[in-house]
Amino acid sequence: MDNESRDLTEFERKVLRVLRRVPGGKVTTYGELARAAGKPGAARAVGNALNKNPAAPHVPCHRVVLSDGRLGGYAGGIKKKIALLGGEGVTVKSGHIADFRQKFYRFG
DNA sequence: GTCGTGACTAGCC
DNA sequence: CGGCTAGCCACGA
Repeated sequence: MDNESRDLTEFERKVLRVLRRVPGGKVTTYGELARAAGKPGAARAVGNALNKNPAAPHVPCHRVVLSDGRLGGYAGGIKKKIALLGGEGVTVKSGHIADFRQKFYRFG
C-alpha cells in the first residue's frame, strides 16, 4: 500500500491515484474522474479533493477540466494550468480546450 | 447530527 | 452565445 496521502480520506486518495494514470497531452473531466474513483456524480467532491490537496507535480491536477471543455480552476493559479497544458500539447483558447473531445482521455 | 461551502453537471430559456 | 436553476457529492465546523 502507498503510505503517501495518509491525511486524506479513501475517496480523496482514490481520486489522486486515478488522476495519476492520465497521460500527458490528454485531459479528463471531474465527472469522469469521479466515476473512475467509484463515485459517479461526485464531480463536485472531486474538485474539493484537488483544491484541498495540491499534491503538486506528483498528481497532474492541471489535466482536469470541466465537462464542457472549459478549464475550471487551479489551486496554483489558472494561468499556470494553461501553461502546463500548453507545454504538454494541449491548446487552450479563450478559456476552453481546443479539440476538447480529441484531447479527452477516457479511463479503461 | 445539521449546515454551509465549492476547481461540478445537465437542463432550460 | 450567455445566464439561471436544480441536483449531486464529500468534507469541516
